[in-house]
Amino acid sequence: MDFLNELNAPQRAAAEHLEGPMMVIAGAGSGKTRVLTYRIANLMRQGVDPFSILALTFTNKAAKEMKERIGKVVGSVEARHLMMGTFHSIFARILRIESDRINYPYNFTIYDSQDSRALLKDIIKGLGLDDKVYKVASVANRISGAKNNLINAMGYANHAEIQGEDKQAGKPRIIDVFMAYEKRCFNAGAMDFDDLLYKMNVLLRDFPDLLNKYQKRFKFILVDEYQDTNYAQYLIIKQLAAGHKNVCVVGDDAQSIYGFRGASIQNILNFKKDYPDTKTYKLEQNYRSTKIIVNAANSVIAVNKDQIKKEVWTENSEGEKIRIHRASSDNYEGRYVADNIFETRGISGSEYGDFAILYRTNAQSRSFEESLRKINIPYRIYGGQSFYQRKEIKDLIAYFRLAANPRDDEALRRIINYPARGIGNTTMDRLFSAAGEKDLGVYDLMTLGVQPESIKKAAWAKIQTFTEMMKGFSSDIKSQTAHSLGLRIAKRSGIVHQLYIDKTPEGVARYDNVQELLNGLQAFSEQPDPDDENAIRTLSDFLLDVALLTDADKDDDDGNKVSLMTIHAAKGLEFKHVNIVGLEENLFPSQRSMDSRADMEEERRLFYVAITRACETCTLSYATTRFKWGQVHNGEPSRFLEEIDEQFIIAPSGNYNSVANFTNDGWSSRGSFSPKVVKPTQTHNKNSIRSAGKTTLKNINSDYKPSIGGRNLTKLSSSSVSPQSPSKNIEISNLSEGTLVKHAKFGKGKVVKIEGESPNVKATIFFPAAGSKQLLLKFAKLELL
DNA sequence: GACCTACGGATTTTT
DNA sequence: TCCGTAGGTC
Repeated sequence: MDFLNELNAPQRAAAEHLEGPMMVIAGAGSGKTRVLTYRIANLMRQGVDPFSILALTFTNKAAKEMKERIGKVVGSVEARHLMMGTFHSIFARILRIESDRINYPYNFTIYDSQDSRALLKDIIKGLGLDDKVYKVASVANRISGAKNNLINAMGYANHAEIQGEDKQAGKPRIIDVFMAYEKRCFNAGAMDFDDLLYKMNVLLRDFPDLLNKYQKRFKFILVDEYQDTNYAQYLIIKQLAAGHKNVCVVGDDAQSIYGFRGASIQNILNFKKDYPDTKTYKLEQNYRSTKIIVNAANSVIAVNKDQIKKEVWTENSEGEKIRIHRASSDNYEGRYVADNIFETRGISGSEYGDFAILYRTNAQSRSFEESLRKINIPYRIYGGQSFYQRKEIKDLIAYFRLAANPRDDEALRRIINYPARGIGNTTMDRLFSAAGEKDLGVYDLMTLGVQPESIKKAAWAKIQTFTEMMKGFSSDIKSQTAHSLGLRIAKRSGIVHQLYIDKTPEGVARYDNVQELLNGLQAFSEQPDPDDENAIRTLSDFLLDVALLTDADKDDDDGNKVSLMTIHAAKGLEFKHVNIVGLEENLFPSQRSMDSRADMEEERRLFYVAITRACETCTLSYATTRFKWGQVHNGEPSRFLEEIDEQFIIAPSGNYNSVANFTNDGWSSRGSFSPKVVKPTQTHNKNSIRSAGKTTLKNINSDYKPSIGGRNLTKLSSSSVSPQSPSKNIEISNLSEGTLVKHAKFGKGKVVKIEGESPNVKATIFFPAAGSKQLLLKFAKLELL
């Protein structure tokens, strides 16, 4: 059977496109991944060598899934040769191969944002700048923004406009920080995320033979999520495609949500200028969501001025209206959402894995975690502190990094005294400045064996012991597999022991995490190398991947759990039931977006992305009071709620304000927002617990049982359906189409359809107050009227 | 150098 | 609230 038959006409036209530039403007849920997948499969079927196809995706996981799908169509052996991954991971690979051109070591280190911030902090301090003026985050953004526009430190210094801006902002010395940062990274043999794109551009710009080499190699280039590419990424594509112009970009301007990272819709809008003979394909039929969801999302995005006109539509069923819930606090919002998930699962027969809770900021996850835990709903949080960001994991990885790249000073700083070996801050400062004076890397100084005057004899002896240990690791980096050397490092360094003796719950968790990392290493070592099937997979191979992995890339373990994540992280995903939470002014839309129309429009696109993740139901909620920095703040419902066409919203009067007023506690949704502090709460910070001694901490943890007790279960089952407490069943024979019934929660309704066999008879019932529901009769709380 | 305590600042969003 | 850190004591 021809796989292309599975596509609709525009999808198929796009997938069958062979040579020349093309652009696919793909509405949400319109099957763009499918088109990309089948186009690649089709190219291969036409005889294109997979080795010459470059496909850039947004996450590694997306790449992996696409590869698997292509493998199913054309054979997995062939598919393996496709060059597919994120911009960062693909170009990190290439940079490694070509590292000598730019005087970087083969095993260069990749600094993640934590690493680069730590380095910046150190530099700011070293330059004697006021860290309240030169805040790490803002300096980091400034530098990152420059690099994404291909401006290095030198360019930054000579850029009149930039210099003017910095002076205006009272931070004229950012350039000094940038200079030092660039130098320190280079000396450490390290690149940050932005460097991976910047240096790739340098390779293509300064080395015509390399440009030629990669232009010849990548005869077909495909870019997913093109609306989220920045200038550095744009230029790489442009250079690589300059010869053959076989470039295919897929994107949706309505879903551009990474402006803060330098992404520009202009890349989409300008594509036709760069490639005048571009063929454009528009995918407008949505296969994912109900009519209500598609149309509600359309009504929201229509408010934006900047956009490419398109008409997203669907043949799917009408579906349920969007519910809006007002909660009196963030905690009640959590409860509501957890209850809602519990009930919807009971009613619709969906699984926990079909649900998602989407929020604007990671900090919002707390109340949902608590509520879900209380009623024993399994969940998984994506983002926030990812596995690879945890301290114990980063510590061990720092050992790996130093073993692979001895010039990596940041790694050295992290582990020289962890586990504690008596090399304190004073010694460390002296060591770093001695190295600086002699213009040596710190590790070079250590291996020289010449004791600097400033360092005491006892301290120097400890340093020597550490150095000898690291030498032992480094010398085996090429000859041993990632797993065997990794295991040895974990043991010899003392990390495993250190964590093993810590029997607090946190300590046990950390021990388990290290164990998991080692298991991951084993799995990694056993996979074949993508570039050379006979090579062993070393620690430095592992490191190349690890800095670029995100939570989204982690394999789903046991699956069936409610997903909690930011809307950004939900990009590209879909769920049957979506809860979008925290719809309050200054939270979503974020406070920082209030000043400019462009930022506000990006927030609105973010809301659009959130709604369009939903297949069947979409539920919105907000809280009128919210804890922020230990204090209660009042909030006002988000403007986005008003922007949804009211015909798609459930509310007795067709307007969410009525919902708000329903609970009449004197609160009015139109009331003005007062940022005033309602109640200054007594601070009881973690330090006071910590300082009360370890026993306290221990007791708190051992006494805590995630039991059902925290939440009054009887109360729950009285208001919801649950298999444990079925309501008095009504006789099925009493029901027929048109029967009037009353539901405990949804109120009066009328039976529309009855289907299925006993005991699994399902009834579709229309409730004027809650929309149409499918209920499993054995669980439903129904009364005959 | 290790451990303790008190204080102030932080929340966008991510490769 | 939570986290990192400056500054103190042993």
